[in-house]
Amino acid sequence: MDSTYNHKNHEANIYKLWEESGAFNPDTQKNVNSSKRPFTILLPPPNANASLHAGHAMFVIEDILIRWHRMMGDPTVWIPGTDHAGFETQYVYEKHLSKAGKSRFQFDRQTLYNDIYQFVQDNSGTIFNQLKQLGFSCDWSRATFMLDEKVIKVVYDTFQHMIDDGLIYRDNYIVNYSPKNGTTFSELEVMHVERIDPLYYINIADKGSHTHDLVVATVRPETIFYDEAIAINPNDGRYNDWKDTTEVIFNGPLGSQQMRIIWDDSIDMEFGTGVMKVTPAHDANDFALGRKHNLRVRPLIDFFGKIDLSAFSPNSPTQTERVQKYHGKKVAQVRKLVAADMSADGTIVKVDETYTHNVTVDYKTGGDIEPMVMPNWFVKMKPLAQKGIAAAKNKDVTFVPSRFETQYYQWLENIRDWPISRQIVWGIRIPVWYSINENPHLEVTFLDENHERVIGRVADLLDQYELNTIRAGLQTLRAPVDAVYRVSNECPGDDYLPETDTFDTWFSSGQWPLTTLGFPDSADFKRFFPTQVLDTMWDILFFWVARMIMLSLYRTNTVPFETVYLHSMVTDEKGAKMSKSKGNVINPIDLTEKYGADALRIALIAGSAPGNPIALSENKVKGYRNFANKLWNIARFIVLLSQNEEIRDKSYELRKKLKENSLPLTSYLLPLLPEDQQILNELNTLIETSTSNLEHFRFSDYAQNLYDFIWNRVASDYLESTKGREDKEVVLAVLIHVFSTCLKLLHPVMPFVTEAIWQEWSAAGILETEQLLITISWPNVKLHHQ
RNA sequence: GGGCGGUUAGCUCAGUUGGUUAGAGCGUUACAUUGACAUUGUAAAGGUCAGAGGUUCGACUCCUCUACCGCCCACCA
Repeated sequence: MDSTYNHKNHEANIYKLWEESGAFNPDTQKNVNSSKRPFTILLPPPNANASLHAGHAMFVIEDILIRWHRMMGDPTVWIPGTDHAGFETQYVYEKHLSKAGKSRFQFDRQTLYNDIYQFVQDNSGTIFNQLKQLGFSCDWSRATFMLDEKVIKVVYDTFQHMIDDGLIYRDNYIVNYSPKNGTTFSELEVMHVERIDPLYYINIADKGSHTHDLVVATVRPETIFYDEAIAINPNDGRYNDWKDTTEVIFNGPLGSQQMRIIWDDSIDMEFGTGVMKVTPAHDANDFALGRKHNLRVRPLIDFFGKIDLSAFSPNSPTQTERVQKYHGKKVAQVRKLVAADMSADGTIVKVDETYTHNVTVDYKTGGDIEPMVMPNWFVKMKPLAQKGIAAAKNKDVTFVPSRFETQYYQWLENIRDWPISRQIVWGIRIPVWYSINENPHLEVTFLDENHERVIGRVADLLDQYELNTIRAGLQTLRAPVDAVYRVSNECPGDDYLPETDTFDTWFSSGQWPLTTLGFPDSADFKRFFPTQVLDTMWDILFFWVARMIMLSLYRTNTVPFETVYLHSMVTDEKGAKMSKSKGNVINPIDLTEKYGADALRIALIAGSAPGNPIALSENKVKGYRNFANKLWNIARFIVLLSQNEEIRDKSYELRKKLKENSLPLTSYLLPLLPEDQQILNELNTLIETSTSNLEHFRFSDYAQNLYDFIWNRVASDYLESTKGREDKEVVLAVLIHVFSTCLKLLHPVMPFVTEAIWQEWSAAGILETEQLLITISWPNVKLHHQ
């Protein structure tokens, strides 16, 4: 045995030994007690083409639980998988495309999908190898990919059930649309950022005989073309004398336009002048106001973020000129043009250049969100949320730490319907088809035989193109909200075109427990569902955890897991969030290679509380590398002691008694000194506290107690105290008993070094078992009970 | 605007239902050490547990308020 533990000489070999022993699979797990209830965890699937970051390393929590339960003889399985990560992956791929000077618009839907599939294939595999480097004992034979057949089958089946139950609907509803990325986002996927923009005061109507002009304050003068109304709070005394007027004629940039006056007490009297312009097609509040007051919804901005005035019919040459000036230009540009024009003719009476407000951007690229009214697929969430709330109130599912339960309720109680359609290719296509004969208003974008993009109504295009050409080159299809559709996995007939939207990635990952385990009738599903623990970071509590709970309840009436453990966010040593731009990203694989996986694992656990950040520093990992070496040397000391055959043989009998008998041992069984008796008693306490800490998800205490006991009590105190003793066989017996128990208790968090020592001991003839430590029985407390 | 956390040693943080002298790692200082380990050992310094008030025999722990930091949700035409 070398005097220093070098993880590089052991980790890869040991991982191989574990895999070959069948320990990771409950069907081949050596110590399994089939009569016990299985213990199951599903690994939150990383993106298939991702590589490991510090957050993934926190899944060590799961490995600790898995290894502990496996040692207890439970049929134990930790099922890994990877996510297709819809938009995120497509975004990465598009960046890749644009580096090559290409764009997604040059490809038909199927080709683009195939290319991304290949891209993901080429870049996947890394993450699993990295998880193995950390020692994660997943059952790789059960790995699932989010686009596997079995996943799609379940997702389609759920969709069909939801249709049958009336939970799915299509609506022309205002959604968060990103012109930059060409897709819709749910409310969880957008953020609000503060920005300074000019606030324009536009005089809509002179006061005439009234007390006040009607002046609106807005940051969006460009939508004025299709503004339908101006709104005033009925309690606003300043405008009482306007109450008899139902509409005004505004002399706008495109000439005179009619605007209704509506009265609504949602209007903030404090803001601006208390008069607001209403744009039902491009603002969520205005849309709601419009529905309430029956206003027209006239879209003004197209899918590319450009002003679209093609529906406007000019009635004079001046107007035509004006329309041409604005039409087809980007929103930001038109805003400046309109503002300049209205300032020039005095319509804009004031500009506040320092107005600070929040604008909506998408979470990934920070691009502006344009609220748009477009047909989308929605899921009615109220009924699902009610089940989710009831399950938590009933403690069918509990949260660690419990404060997240409050957040969970808050979100579910205020839940909104879920727009599940995304206008991207990379994902599971919504299994819907439209007949071109039944739906004359279908619009398509496709590539013709010459790879030219064609946009238009199918009905009009059929004179010029074969339907097959359209189908083959199809990029996107837009069906009116009232289109007749058929739900089917396969194309239902010759005159059908497919829906081109895909499901929100969370719609499929929200069914992860069902899809991985093979709902509804596979053996694994019957055996392992519901699972026991779901461990993830708190940032996807709503995105993922809550939805898994709701969707599992919907399909099975059972929660998918009993405990939700929300682990720490890993930060840098100063407690700052890691980010590429700050340059403070710590790569867990680097640390693993330098100091060993065990050191990293325990560094992530010790001193962390669930839901709170954990600061990771190289020094901390280094400190625990020293601990691994300490373990190694305690083991080495014992090996050296046992090399005296006489001592070893004598100690053998004593050890048997130690193992077989309860404490306190009487002296006729074993001639123990008080310090022997004491360390043995303390060991029993340690077994109890370690087990209890794991039962209560107190991982930090679990790790630190062991660290403290082994380093201070075993090494510094007990071991030092024995150095002058003559009765070496007793010392050896006690040391082997105590330290081997410590190795078992420590194995879940530091699996490699403990297993490496186990092997060394086996070679040195100290152990009577051939069994690997990974499937050794978890220690029990043996005490005389008074 | 609504909600949730945090504030404990120089730094990063634990502290399970209120119970003797408040803990760890790193850092600092001094000393020691050629036989398990320098990836070591021994010892020391260092805290009015953010502030104020309250409940209690007893409060880092429970309650109220204040200050600062952070997060989540909603959202400002």
